[in-house]
Amino acid sequence: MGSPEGAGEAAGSPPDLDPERIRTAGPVTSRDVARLAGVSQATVSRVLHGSAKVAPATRDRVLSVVEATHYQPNAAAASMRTSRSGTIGVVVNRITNPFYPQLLQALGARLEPHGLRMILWDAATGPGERAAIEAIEQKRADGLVFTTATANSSALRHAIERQVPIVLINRVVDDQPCDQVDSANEDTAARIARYFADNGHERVGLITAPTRASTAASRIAGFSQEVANLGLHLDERHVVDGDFSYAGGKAALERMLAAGIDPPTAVFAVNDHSALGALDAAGAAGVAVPEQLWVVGYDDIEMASWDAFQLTTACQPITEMVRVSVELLLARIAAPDEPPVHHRFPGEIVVRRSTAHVPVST
Amino acid sequence: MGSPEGAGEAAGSPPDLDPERIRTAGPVTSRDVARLAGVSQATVSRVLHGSAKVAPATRDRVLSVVEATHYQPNAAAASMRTSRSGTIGVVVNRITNPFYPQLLQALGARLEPHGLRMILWDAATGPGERAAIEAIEQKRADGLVFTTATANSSALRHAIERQVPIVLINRVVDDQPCDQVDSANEDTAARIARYFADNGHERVGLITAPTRASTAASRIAGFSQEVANLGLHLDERHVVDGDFSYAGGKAALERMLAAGIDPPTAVFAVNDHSALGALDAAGAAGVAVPEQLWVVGYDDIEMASWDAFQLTTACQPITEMVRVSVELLLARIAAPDEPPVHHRFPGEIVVRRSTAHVPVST
DNA sequence: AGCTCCGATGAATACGTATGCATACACGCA
DNA sequence: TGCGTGTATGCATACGTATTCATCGGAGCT
Repeated sequence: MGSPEGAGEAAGSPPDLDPERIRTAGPVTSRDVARLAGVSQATVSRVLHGSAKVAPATRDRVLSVVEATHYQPNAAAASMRTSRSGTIGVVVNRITNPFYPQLLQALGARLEPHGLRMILWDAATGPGERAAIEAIEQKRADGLVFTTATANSSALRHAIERQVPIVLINRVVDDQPCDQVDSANEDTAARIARYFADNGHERVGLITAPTRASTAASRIAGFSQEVANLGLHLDERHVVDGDFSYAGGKAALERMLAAGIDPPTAVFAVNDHSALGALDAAGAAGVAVPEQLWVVGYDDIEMASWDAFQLTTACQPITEMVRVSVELLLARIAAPDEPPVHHRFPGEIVVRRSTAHVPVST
Repeated sequence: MGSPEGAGEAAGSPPDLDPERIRTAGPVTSRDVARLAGVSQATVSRVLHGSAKVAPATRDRVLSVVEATHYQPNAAAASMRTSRSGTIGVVVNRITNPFYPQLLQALGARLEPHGLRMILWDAATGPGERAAIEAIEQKRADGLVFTTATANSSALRHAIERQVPIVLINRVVDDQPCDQVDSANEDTAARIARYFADNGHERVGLITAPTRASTAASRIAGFSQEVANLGLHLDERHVVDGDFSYAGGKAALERMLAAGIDPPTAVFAVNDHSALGALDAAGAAGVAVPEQLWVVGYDDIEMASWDAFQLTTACQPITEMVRVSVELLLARIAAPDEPPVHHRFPGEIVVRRSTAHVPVST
């Protein structure tokens, strides 16, 4: 109170928190906070990071100034010093595929507790993968999550060689050491083939997608091989690309039905989005599901469970997969030299109306 | 060629681009590039920004070193110098609502040509709005896009006061000066009421959503008022919350049908997601659409046009809205003091099977 | 030829933070 | 009283870039 306002009033006196005085030109810096709290900038930093012992009184003084000034640390400066951005880059392939929003929701929820943000790129509408790797090189992001995406670009290869922290979700790269999380696409697709065979189907169909996406490749391979093993008939005219999309799946089934040969009695689509299109195509063509045609998808997106579809599908444990992915990524960022890990989750077949509620036999 | 390798070989001699020599400890900086090109760091910066005249020979020399070293500027350092992050923050409310992926896709496509990235928050699964404003204060983002979201928080109020560059898409804040882009929600909802009346409907229903979202509030208000004007009957038991979701819409229509009074012959849902739920509820209850019940939604999401639904709905010009939003945001970032702009687009009613293909009268 | 002027470039600096190093102080013990 | 020990804090610095100011050299003009 009555203390003379000579410079350097150090210890106990409460800092002057008159809001009028606080208004500094431009944004508040840690130096401003230091000045107002009568400490050094270093101490402010220490208080905010708990990195070293600070006397409780000093600590409280600093914190009250921080609060009064609404001080927020400049991320660029912090990033420059620590070479960490607190940001993760995420690349999806076509965000309008309903599978991705579910994934992103889970991912965001998992990153948030770690104080991490998410930069999003859609490889379908721009240079997703390249942009993401560029962001890493510019130190805009600390790590990347690539989801079912395009082919293995040379950019990705380079990035992996340079030990960029990358986790691939639902995307397998055999020849490169890289953390990967996926589900048993091949095995589950094979089980779907067996499910068809067990229930008396002989002519089956397959709605594919570009095999650049490893999920497509695995599901196609697993289904096709098991179909062959079991002696089911899969005419090549009943193998049609569905482009992972509703419109693609719809067109695919239309083509199958128009092939001029006996149509399949059971169709597997490599993802739900295209399976739903196939369901609608069947409806439009007067083909009754499941009486005349079984349809099975993959992903268990929200719409698969809607009354209008009730689509039998393969469900991946997205939440768990995301949890593990985030763990792997953080570990990779902390220790780039550790050997990469490949984590595979089981898939589960959810039986619904599109396959007549006949359960899957073991 | 034969020039003695005395230090300071300035002009014409090609820089030593032997990859072995280029390997610097740690990442390449603009200083490394400068050294290898025999110029100053300032010149490298000038070349990369075209900010000042540089001799063509120098320019080429620098660029070839940039290419050879794969130099990428450190974003944190650049950001510190320019106080620009090259990043826009985007807040959605529940990304699994299919409306948002469409919006995000358009937004990403619009930002990319400007060299801008997108940080994404979902207000439904975390502190979206608060986190976004914090990101601005930490200079992680240059501007924000808020979409149909939660109530007008005090955080938003503060941010607007502090002239944070924010554009609201589909969200109206009357009492605050802030750039806003929306469509004629109220008017279009009123037109839907008239559409019902014109086609002989007398008992109508309304599937609402929390009025914290201004879209819900506007659509409810527009529809309700016009219903009153036209003398249609809207029983309070036929006004049920659908929570913007499929499950909510489904439950809402179920409640209407179970209300014990004559059911409505036409229902308006404030968004497609809940309208689709209502369609499925009708199907499950044996109520024929459109013969016994008309259903109209809002947003024209992808699923509305699917065969299984063929939902009549109000379509907003998302692409245009996003285009204008990005323009406004960039202008706002460049000139924070200009008066805010409110841009309203017309909505269009797309007639499909759920209203018997009876066109909308003018 | 001498002067001016302009174009091209280098040197220096500031942005705001985190942290290693030095220091000052208090306390305990001999 | 003097010294050692440990704790709390300040000083100084580096991170990598964009930009201002100064400098240097050459060309053009009289």
